[in-house]
Amino acid sequence: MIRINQEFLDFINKCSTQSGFKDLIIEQQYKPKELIIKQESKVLDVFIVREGIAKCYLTEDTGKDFVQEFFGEGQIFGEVEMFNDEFSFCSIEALTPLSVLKISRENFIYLLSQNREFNWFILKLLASKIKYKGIRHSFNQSHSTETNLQRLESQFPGLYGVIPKKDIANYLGITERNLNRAIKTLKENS
Amino acid sequence: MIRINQEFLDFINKCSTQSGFKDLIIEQQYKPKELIIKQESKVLDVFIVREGIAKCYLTEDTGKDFVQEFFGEGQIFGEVEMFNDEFSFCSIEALTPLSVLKISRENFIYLLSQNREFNWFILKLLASKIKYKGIRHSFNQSHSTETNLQRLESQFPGLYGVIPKKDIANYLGITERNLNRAIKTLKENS
DNA sequence: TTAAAAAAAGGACAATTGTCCCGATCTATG
DNA sequence: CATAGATCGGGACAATTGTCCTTTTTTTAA
Repeated sequence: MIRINQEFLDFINKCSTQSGFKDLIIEQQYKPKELIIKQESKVLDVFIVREGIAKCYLTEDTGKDFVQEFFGEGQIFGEVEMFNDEFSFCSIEALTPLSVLKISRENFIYLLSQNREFNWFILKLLASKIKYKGIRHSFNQSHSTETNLQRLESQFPGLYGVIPKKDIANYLGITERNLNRAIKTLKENS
Repeated sequence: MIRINQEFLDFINKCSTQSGFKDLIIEQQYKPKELIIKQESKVLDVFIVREGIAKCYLTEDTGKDFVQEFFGEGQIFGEVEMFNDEFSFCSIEALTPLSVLKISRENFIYLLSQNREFNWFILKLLASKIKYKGIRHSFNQSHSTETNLQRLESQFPGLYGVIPKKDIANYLGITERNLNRAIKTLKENS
């Protein structure tokens, strides 16, 4: 649910001390609830989470939000928009105080073509996002709300208290009411 | 719903005539319902659809299938497994008579590192899969079955007749019964 | 050509989930 | 502090979706 990518973060941290690389990376801070990328807007940079949690979500014409993912340490966002078109198909918002490393589009593409290790990291993490989404949606479609919730709780025991109920519900694609029902039922059967 | 990638197919076709490249690509044919990749099995090659439609789906422990995507011309599959681990998280099956171009893992990785254009194509199409999945699941969670079906029908007017009802239902994450209900309601309101 | 199997359509009922509420509790700021 | 605005929890009912089953049509294979 909140994935991390320590290996990639270590790599980026290491790079950000090397001459010729460190100038390409800018550190930045966000406060909780601050919007980092706005849906439908131009994305000019790629972001890597250094510390904290960010929420990636899409607002539909119905007014409903759907949470794509929560990004933890070492997770990248904004990269999808670098390849196809520059307009974001979702919004990114800080859930906790957030520290990110920012790389401009230009420098990102430069690194992809010049740094073989960086290129490989990006390929791997794109593939990993595809797999993650595939498995999660398949599971969620094939199981009951309660089972889906149990899976979340086991993936991230500290769930409540960090992520608001509304966001958990929007991640599961259900209403808050239904989420509460499931929580109650699980409590009773334990 | 059935996406194609003509640009990539053209590129691969062009490459498959060039010396030093054509030896890396093997053509192969499958009959309808033939299994090309089996869930949980090792994936040794990457496949590119040359002609026909393939179904990508995941079977859950509940016995339910969930269809991830239908692959049309120029779509690649098996590539996700090349980066993370070699075991497939889903099955691939021919829906129609299928012609594919096959590249071994070894050659795929060789091409990624040696051919800049190939590398860029792969980056683009991985990003595109992420975006596609994101948008589709967000839409499906936020709209009614009928609206979801309408969206499918507009994306692919020849839907029925090519794709079995069961697969359409599994793609939408609903039962056949519910799909039939939605089809009937849409017919009545038109 | 014909029997068997698969796919399609839908009735009846049960279960799940959503909608619309209303209080309670928490929390940020003047 | 005090108070407005979130967040939380759940009752009651409506709507949607799933389950199970039967019938018809179409495909497949002997």
